[in-house]
Amino acid sequence: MRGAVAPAAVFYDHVMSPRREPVSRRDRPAKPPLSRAALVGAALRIMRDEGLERVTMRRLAAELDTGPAALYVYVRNAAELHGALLDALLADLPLPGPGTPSRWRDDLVELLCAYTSLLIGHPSLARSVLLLRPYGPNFLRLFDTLLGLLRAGGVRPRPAAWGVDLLLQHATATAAEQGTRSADAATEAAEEQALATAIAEADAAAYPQIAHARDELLSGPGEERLRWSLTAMIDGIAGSRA
Amino acid sequence: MRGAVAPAAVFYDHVMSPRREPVSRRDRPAKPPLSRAALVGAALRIMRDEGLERVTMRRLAAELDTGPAALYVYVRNAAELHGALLDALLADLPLPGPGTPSRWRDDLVELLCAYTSLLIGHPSLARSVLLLRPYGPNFLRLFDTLLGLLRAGGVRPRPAAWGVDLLLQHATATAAEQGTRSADAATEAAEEQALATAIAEADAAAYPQIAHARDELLSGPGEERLRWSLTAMIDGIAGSRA
DNA sequence: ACCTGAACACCGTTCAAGT
DNA sequence: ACCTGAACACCGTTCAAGT
Repeated sequence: MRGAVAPAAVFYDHVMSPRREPVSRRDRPAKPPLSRAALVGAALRIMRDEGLERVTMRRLAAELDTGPAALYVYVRNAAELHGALLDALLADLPLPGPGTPSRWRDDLVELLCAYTSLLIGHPSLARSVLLLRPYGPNFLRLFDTLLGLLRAGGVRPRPAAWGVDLLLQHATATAAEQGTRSADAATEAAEEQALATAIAEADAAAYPQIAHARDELLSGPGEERLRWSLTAMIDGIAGSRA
Repeated sequence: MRGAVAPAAVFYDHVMSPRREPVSRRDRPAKPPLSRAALVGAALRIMRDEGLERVTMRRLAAELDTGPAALYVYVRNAAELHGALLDALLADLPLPGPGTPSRWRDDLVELLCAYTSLLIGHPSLARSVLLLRPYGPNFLRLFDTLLGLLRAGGVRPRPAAWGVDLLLQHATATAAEQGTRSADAATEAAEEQALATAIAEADAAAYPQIAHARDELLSGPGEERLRWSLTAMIDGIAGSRA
């Protein structure tokens, strides 16, 4: 299953990359040649080590020993680079094998959970992806697989297409919420607390429903909540008369 | 119903505002005194005229005839200002009256559509709110109302609480997708096209499910799709055994 | 308690000029 | 065709010093 994805990634790389032979001049410290793959690779390293917020065009250029302007040969803008990072990450997402059709529901939840955990490791990327329309080959493969699972569940094309969008949006948003929103952990905690405090102290007369559900409102996300959300959505999608 | 919200907004303003009497010195051009309300008001004007991307701390300070540092007396940071802008906007959201309990489903969809249209007028704010945990009084009132509608539908506190989060998240994301992501309309169109092209040209052998559902994948969002999504989610939430 | 001036530490993107 | 140098046009936030 994994094997099928790699060639697509290679193809994708060629889409934007200008052809360039790796000239081997052995009398130089051999600054490696620029390429879309080299860009994405370096960006991936910086993201893993320091988070996406440090992956700026300037920083990336410095890492590759060139000027920021040179990067625009390989990516249209910073957002496109983020899309490429997502796709690189998705190469590691294990897709379900053929499987029995009756397991479509569980397969769907598992795959979406796996996608979410992958992104939870990079919350700032998830936040960026939330504002993007990814279209890389690995993303398309994920999309295709999700569509197939809904189809296996007897869902017609329209609700399946709209449903996959819905499910991926929620999975991405869940990852985006996790982890440090701000660079500063203290600021982060304060922001998280603001809502908690507002809920905890909400006047029962002014906000009766909040008062009634107070305990559940503060029950954190976690995997249980994600699974619940995905299941509820899948039920709604599968039951759709559209 | 509207009347109940205004006092809360006033209260909210006082939470962070230092007390300050409006000194009336008539021998000066009368630079109006700073206050949280003045900040939010000016930010609202800039947002309406030029979009949220122009509402920077520096620009806002210039508008108020002061330095950027002065703003930090009234807001913790730029994100908190965005939260305040959302809450100011939500003051105009018409909430449903008591109504008959049997209408809870339609009321829910209507209210969420109204919330979405409000935000569609300010897509960049929606994008910012997506990364926020709003907690202003008008947002809490909306949350409270949504909780009440689910409760009227017989949904227990836990799925209701989790469900409202889900519904609001999708409504916000829908608004965030609308309109210009980039300042430049041409860049925007190109980005939108990238996914469309990828789907339209996706190899049927590599992506069979995408090929099968191709027409539906490109069917734009629009209100029909939003209503479908909301309905599907509500069905799933209401049917939850959690 | 608040405001000012000024700095710190950065951004994405473009463009003429070179090779 | 690509890379370089340099600029354009900005950011959020902090902090010492004033009032």
